Amino acid sequence: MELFDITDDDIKYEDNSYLKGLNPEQIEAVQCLDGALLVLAGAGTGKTRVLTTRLAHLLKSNKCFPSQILAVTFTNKAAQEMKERVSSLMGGIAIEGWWLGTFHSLSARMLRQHANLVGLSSDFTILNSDDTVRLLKQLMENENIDTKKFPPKAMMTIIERWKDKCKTPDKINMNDAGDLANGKLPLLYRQYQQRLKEVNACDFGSLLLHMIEILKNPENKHILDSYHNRFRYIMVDEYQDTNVAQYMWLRLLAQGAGNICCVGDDDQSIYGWRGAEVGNILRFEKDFNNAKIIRLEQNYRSTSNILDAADSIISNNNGRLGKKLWSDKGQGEKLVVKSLWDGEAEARWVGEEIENLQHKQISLNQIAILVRTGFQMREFEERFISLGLPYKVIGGPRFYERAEIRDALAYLRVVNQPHDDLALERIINTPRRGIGNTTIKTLYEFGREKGISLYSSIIQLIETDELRAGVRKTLASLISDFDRWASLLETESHYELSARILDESGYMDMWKNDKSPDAPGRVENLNEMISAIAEYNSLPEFLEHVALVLEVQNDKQGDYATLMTLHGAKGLEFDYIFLPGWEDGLFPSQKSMDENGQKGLEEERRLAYVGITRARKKVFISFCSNRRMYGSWINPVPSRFINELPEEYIDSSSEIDNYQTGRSSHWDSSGFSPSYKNSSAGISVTAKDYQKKISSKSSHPFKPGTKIFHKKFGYGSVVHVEGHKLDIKFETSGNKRLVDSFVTPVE
DNA sequence: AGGTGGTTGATTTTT
DNA sequence: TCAACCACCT
Repeated sequence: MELFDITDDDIKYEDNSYLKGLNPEQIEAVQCLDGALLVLAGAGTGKTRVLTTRLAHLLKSNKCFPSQILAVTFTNKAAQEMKERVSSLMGGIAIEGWWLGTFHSLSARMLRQHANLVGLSSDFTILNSDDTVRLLKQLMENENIDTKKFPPKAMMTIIERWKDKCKTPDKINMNDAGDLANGKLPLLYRQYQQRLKEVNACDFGSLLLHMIEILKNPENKHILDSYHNRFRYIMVDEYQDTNVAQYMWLRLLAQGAGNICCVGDDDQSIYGWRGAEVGNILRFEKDFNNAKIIRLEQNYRSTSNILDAADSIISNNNGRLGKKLWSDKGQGEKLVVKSLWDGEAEARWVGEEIENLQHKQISLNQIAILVRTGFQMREFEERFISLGLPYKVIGGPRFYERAEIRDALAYLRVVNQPHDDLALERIINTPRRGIGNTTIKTLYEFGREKGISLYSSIIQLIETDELRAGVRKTLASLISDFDRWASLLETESHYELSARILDESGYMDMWKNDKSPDAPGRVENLNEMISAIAEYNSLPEFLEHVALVLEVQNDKQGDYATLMTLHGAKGLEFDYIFLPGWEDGLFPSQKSMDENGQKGLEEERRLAYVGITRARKKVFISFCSNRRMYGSWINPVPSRFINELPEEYIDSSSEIDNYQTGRSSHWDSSGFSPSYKNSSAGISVTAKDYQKKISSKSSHPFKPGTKIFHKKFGYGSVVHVEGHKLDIKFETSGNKRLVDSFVTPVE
């Protein structure tokens, strides 16, 4: 046994210059190659650096071939980044043959080789949530379940959570589902799994579950052995985000050589709601024999005020592995905690503070606003637009999730694999061809009876009089189109063919002729997709990547403040961080607490911890006494997390009066003390000042009725003028109040 | 087949 | 409040 045989390795080779600049704990983590190791890496402690250096070290010390390394990440972006950083550490040489990727892509790669063992063929399609929900909906309708009372999407989420927990249909108890879907959810789950096999498809959860099933089966011991032989060293990033299925998957593979290194931070586990189990990281020592834990506690990002403030919040959580970050960057600035009247005032305040920072020559790229929920973004966007403050929103709908892209992909999927029923069903009547529900139902019934695909059913039924002549003709021509496109796969380049398909199918024309305002954007997206296809070697290769690697970079060049959710900010850092909306019910979120009790609250608290530790230099926290939620006004209480911040880390010049009054215990009860209300008066003075400031500018050409254009909202006309503020009715974006300087008059 | 009005219900998001 | 979805109407 050569466990923890560090010093020997150390001497074996000379070129360890890549270790320079690492601290002792980091070096220990890099050099501890054998056995089970958990690197507990706090925020900003150089986690990625350790991980990549460790990989380089592994390769340079000739412990194994690249092909014997399994490196797992959560996102494709992280995998890509790791690939680049390791190869640059290795002197710019690309590492060939190692198994680097997400749990899902790695598992898919394995499963393609053993698909027959779970009743699939190796060219199975990978479904995204869109497809799975539609599939489930069909099954629910079959069972006469009210899809209004039980939305298929919500039902699918429950099934996904089961899958995260490694619960296959046979492990579901009737009472696991309560009376959901009339108590039929377990049955639906079973049917759903069955349907997946019938259509030769796999959802994300199944990619892992099928592999687990294969590896666990004693009959397949040779397969497990071969993986054990192959993977001598396993590394896992973001271990705190693994779910039970991922854990099982890892366990099975790690039982071989036993060299597994997991990196993570229990305090940054914020994805419990989608199945992540903090327990995995908390149990690490028990799960893996002779496991070693190394803590990285020196933080290279933030000042000590920021770290200590974050620490005093997170230490209210139970069940932590425990660690205390420190920094040699000095105390730095204190945190600002600001009380404001409402969301509008909050956005105004943040805008002003950002402008102050700009005056100090601070780049907007170093500023981020992190919100708890998406709806908070609107007020900031509106404010930034009227200030003319450049910003970008991170997150939001992903490129490959857009309807037009999903449709286009469905066409390509059918060409690639005609028996992809779900894809064919998606576009069989898009654009409209007069093929309605009745026809599709007939086709499906026929197909199910004969045990054949939708495509085959069409081919057979158009030879009969089962369908009306018009429909028959349409279907026949559609089939001949698909056949023709498939045959062109041999002779035409795959991206030319893709363009041709969208063209000849009439799909592209459908959007070109559509006069809704978002149609041109969709055409643009489709063209963008076609150019993306050109970057892959073949159509199947492209489709595989699209199923698993759903990234499209949104790197706006230039100077922008960043607006995103707290979840989106994990792993990022900025000099200045704004954390608005710290109000009980919003943050921590009421729903989280209601649904998951103490566990939910602790996850929210970790979110607060993540938020604060994003900052290098300064944190601005704010809360409002009035917030509009779902149309009505509520009077929230300041977040309990604010009470968890010791005063010594807080800038006392920030709203001292109401703030300190507020900190007394009656903040915890509903309503506000009189002194607290006074604070809002103070704020509205600021607001008035601001209005005065802008209305002292020179006069402008706007009056009610003036037709105008705005960069973001498009065309509209002025309804009302109040100084330099204009109320404008936009043709497509509704009514907005804007400052005149961002609006141009048009004829 | 396409538009409209009325109802509903509303975190966080990756693969 | 407001957007999304569906049922119903033309």
